[in-house]
Amino acid sequence: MGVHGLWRLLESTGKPINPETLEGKILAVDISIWLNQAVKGVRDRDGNSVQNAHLLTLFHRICKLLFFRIRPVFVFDGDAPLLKRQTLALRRQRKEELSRESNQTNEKLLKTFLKRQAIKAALGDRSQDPLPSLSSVTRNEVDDMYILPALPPAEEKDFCPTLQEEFYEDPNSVDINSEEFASLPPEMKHEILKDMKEFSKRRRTMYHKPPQLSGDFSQYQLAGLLQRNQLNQRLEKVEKEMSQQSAGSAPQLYQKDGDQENHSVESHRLVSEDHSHYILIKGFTKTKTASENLSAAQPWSGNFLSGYKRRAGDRPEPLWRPVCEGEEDVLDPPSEECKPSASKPSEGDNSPPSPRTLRAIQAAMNDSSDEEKVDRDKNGGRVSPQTLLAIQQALAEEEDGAAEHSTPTNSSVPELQVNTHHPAPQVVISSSEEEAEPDDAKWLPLQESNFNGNSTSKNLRAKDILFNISYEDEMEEVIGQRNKVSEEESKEQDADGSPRIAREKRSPVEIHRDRTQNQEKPEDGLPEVSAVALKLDKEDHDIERHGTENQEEDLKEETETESVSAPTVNEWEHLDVDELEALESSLQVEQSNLREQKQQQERMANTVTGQMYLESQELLRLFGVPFLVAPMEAEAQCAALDRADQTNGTITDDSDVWLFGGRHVYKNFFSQNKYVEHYQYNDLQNQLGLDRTKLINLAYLLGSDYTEGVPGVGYVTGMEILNEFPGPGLEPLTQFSKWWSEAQEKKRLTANPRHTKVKKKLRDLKLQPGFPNPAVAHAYLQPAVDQSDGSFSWGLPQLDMIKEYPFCPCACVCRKTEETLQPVIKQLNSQQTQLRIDSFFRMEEREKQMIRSQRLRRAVTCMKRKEREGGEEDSEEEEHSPPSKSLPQSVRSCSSSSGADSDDGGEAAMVTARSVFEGSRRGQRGKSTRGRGRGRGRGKK
DNA sequence: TTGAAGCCAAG
DNA sequence: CTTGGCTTCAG
Repeated sequence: MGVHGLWRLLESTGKPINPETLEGKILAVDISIWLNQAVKGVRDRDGNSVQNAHLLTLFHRICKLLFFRIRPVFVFDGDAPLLKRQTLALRRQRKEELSRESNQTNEKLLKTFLKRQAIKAALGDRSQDPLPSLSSVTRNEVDDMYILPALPPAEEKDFCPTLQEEFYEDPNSVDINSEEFASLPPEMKHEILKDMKEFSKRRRTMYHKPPQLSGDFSQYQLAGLLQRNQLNQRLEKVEKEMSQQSAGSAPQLYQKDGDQENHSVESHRLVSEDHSHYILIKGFTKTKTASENLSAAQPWSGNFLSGYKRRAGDRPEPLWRPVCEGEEDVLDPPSEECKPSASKPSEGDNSPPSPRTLRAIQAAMNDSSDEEKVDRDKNGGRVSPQTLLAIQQALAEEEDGAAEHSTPTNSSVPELQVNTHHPAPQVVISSSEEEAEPDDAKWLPLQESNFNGNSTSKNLRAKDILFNISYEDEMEEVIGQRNKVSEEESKEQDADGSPRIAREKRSPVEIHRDRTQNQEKPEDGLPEVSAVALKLDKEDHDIERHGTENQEEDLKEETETESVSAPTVNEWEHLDVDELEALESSLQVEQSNLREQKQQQERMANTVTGQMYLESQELLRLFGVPFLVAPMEAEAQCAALDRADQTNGTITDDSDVWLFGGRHVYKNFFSQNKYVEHYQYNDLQNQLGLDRTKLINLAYLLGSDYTEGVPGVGYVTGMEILNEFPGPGLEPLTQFSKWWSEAQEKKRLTANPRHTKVKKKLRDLKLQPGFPNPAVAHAYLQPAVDQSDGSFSWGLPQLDMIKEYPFCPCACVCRKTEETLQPVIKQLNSQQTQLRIDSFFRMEEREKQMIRSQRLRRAVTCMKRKEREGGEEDSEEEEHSPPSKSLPQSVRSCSSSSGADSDDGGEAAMVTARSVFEGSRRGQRGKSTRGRGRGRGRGKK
């Protein structure tokens, strides 16, 4: 989110650039923000969330970056700092409170509305005049509220069934199955149902508090979903009733059917909602890892796991296969739409359902929605029909999904044919890597991870992920070992003593970084390419691009990774013992690091975002794009990389990057309607007089992720405050706070000549008790970042793999993928170092506007002046001081200590105009008057 | 059908 | 100028 309104303050320093000028630049890209947003935000035409939105977004963005031949480094967020979590929680709380308030007024409106309905119903004119809809009432302002309750309450009660009362007590408590309800006129029923639906959607939290645990929360959501769908069905029914009534036929009752329909549709939705997450499961894993976890198996997972175990040692075989002949007798007859795909896991069958199904089942079983409870009671503790249907549906759905994913090119398969006989996705387990061709990697739909919070599902989930992890792990291990070797080598070879070895302690990140060495190394070992290396390359797409591996690495793989077989022994015979020992010890370190890493990833994989992270990282690997996981804030990491000259800047729209010390920032890179803008820290300093501490101080005033701002203070006032209270570090704010407290005491502005206009305004603000909380500044100044040194490397995209990457199960996207990819490839292949500079992309000669606000201009000028006079450290002094020295007194009087109120000192504006002008005009130094004249006239486009 | 960002109008 | 409400956009 960044500092509120900061970009507006900085906008005058940004220069629109042609993205082609970014060619060859190493730019950090903060990815974390998109991931969440992509999932929530990206919807197709009908409002359904797009399947792999995050991957799709990432894909396009990578392509854009690579097209411009940028060398991107993706930065993932780590944990959010405490401070951030606090502020965000606070903000959320406030929002909730606010909406609660508005809900209360809504409640009132609803009440009156219902009364009105009741009266109408009681008066008997049902079909004649149309009843106002609730929405019209809500929009109809307060009047209705006071006019309507005209009837005496007692009378009202007489013909107002208790239902209404109940309803506005708790809209969910109305029993729509009761006779009472059934006896109401259809219009009434309709309205009530509509309102209930509305409630269930928007205001459920008022009556049924969402649970704290995330696992329970998803169940809560599920319950809501069930409820809403039921309401939907009832609504339809009532609508039918209404239309029939108006058509003259007698009202018909189809309670029962309604319920049936309702649930089948429901379960369908239930499943489709969470099938947006996929995890790459590669077959290449050790049996051991899997069986280790068998012990934790719970009842539900038993089938699954034993199935797994049984086949573990064998050739790849389907891990599970859905049964088509389900125990139909147990189930209520399914509705038409789910029948063909109906299937159910049967005990004793050695084809257990997939973990996803199991979790769906479990979720359904544990579902504690009201309807469910009722049903369960009725059935004497048995599984309710809708639960069974949900299970059925889940299985069917899964098959659909399986078919879709295993045959991504075949788009023409009619939906209903897909299932029963189509092979399900296969998780291939093999103990030797010969079988682990890349093709064995299949995508298995994985249920949203916190769908169900109980231990059983957790175990299952952990297992799923383990497949993934152990694959990754192995891959990382191999890579890591190679790195190790190359590190050792480079340590020996170049004696520049660069601290490469020092940065062992970290995540996948490291591995990517370290690979530079591999890449840059001359390919000396190329005549004796070992079979092993080749084989490894096959399965580890990442490594392929690094060309040939050398023998030591092969050796390493031999000794440490059992999975690697078929060594070509002769090739590493000449290694001496010392080297081996060195390697051995470093490998030990490496291993413990990897273990740590693995644990971290496991933790990561337990969340939705975690899965997205892993998937995104996989895609990045395929593109050969380096990435790193920041310990905390990605922005902080980007800034650190920039400062350490490991990157040339950061692509971000988050102004926080400045407070973390960023220097070069490219804004709007991914938005297509806007120019890419280049911002530099130096310009902020020179043109706006903003250094890092000032920027941080602004965060205190304007608000950011770390602190609520001061209400009523925007960027202009903020700058004025900073101007009023000069000083280093946090001093301006402490001064301000102190002054403010004192000013609150003094009731009257008793002849205080030192009070400027500005201060008068400031006095009316409201500061929080502990106002400048030092923790905020600390968080910005000392963020947890990965300081390690090293360089990044970029590989060639694995095009074939990328094309297979399931952004979307339908084939049309594959073609689209190709289309998107093609120009990128072209760019990458073209050897020319320069793109057509003077191409169609004509950058509009839009000089950056000057500072528009007069108040702001004044504050900036004064602030800069004070700084110049106060401390000598300003490097830009030479350039700018001559005009400032000649300034008349009026301009000097910017400080609080002067009585003069030079609101718009002409000369002051002159200086500002000049400097701003100069900044955007590439150092062109005009006479100040000229600058001013121009600046004045120029508005923003 | 979410949320963030940009635009506009009122205090 | 600040704020809030409203529209737009996101792949």
